[in-house]
Amino acid sequence: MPVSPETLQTIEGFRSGGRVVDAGGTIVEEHRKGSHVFTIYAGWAFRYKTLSDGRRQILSFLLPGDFVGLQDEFADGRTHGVEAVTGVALCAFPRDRLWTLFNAQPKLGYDITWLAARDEQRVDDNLVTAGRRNAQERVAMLLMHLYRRAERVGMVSEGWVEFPFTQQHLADALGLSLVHTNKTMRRLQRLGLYKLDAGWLRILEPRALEALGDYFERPIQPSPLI
Amino acid sequence: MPVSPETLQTIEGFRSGGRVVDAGGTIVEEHRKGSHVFTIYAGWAFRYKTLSDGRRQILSFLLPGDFVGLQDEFADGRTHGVEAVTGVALCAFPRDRLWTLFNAQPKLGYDITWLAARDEQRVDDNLVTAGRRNAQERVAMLLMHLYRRAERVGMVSEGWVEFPFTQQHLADALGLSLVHTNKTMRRLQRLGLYKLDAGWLRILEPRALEALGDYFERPIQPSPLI
DNA sequence: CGGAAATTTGAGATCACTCAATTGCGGTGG
DNA sequence: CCACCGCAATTGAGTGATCTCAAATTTCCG
Repeated sequence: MPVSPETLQTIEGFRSGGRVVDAGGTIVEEHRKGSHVFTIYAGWAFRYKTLSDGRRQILSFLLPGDFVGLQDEFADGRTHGVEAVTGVALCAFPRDRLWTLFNAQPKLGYDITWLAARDEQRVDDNLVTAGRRNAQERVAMLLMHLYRRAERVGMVSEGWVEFPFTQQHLADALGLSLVHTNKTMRRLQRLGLYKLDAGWLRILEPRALEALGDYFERPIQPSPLI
Repeated sequence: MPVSPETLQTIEGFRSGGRVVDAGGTIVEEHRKGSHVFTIYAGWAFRYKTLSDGRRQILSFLLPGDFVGLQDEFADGRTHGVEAVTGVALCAFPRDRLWTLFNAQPKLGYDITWLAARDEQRVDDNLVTAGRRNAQERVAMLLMHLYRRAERVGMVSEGWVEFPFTQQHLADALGLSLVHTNKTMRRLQRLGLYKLDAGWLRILEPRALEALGDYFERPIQPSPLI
């Protein structure tokens, strides 16, 4: 979305610096309220929580343009963690200036809220998945979801997307065991619904996968950028 | 939290009127983007989504002080529904004045964002539950969660809370079948962890339930009120 | 006192899980 | 160039948790 020079300047002033995190690295440590909020510039990351015995649940995936950290704004302890899947470039904002920003530039506050609401919608969808879909439906839904999101930020070329996820990532996102995730993925692959080759994904039957997962992406919305 | 008279006036001006919904009634219809956002004044409600074949997942429960509808702000179609469990009194705000409010009263915008972030945290927790906890843990966690929340808004007296939920509600929230929810609840009851009588709940062993569910509520935070 | 809705219980079927082993692949050192 | 290592992916087998179906039983309301 178009942005005025003045707004841009405010954003610039708010920003406290970029950061790069290696693949597999920690962006925000779990259970510790970070001092910053972030915007993702490049790469894949995810938010997650773990139970005390180590079971992990991925809450949502993050792509360029996504905003992280607002969820914790008033949480003390028991916050989520954020981890990089690929190398990730991000931009950090000091959390304690968030209110200042809302005050000085209501439009930006509104935009941030917008971005936060979008993430919540994704979590809502993921909750439906974990609570009510069976394994096949879960995998179908997640593949389409990730593909469409990558598509929107221009990461698809000739129908192929880079797909840097481990099956463990997918299992943790779906609420399934690693083994069962694998078996389910193989079945869908053998049915010719998608192809996965050397870390690149191609959806062969988008309609079938969407129908299987009962999951249809909404039309693209212009989204603000912070 | 304390509020200035001026702020109060702005809120009053924003408000477009109260509404009362009967137990079981629809507050927001699913798949239709509502024209209003709401604050709950009294009663229990819940947000939910359903798959096309009718499977339903409850996303979060709502109590007095909770704010609903922001999630849909920019969604078109495929939005959540909101339904009343008990009779519910609420206050409606026209959605299209939301931006005006952010602009005129950044503090209120900030507060709204705060409330939305709190709901997202709850959804995050519920996703962990649906994805990674077994039936016992889920029930234990949900009972404690609902009890604590009721406690915070002063709905507990002498250790008893009114508990208006049907086992179907709980099952839909937990991602379990009705039958299995029932069997699990009976087991925890027989273990003497809680008591349920004529629609009133009493937690007998809070520590045990918290430990079982690996779920410990955060200390109370002062929260804004819209 | 009905009648409908909610709860409870039993039984058998399934889906997903755990355990265990094998295969495939990319990188590393010889 | 090849043997070897470690991690991810794959597969098989058996178990177990949860589901579905079906039938009481109880509670709630009018």
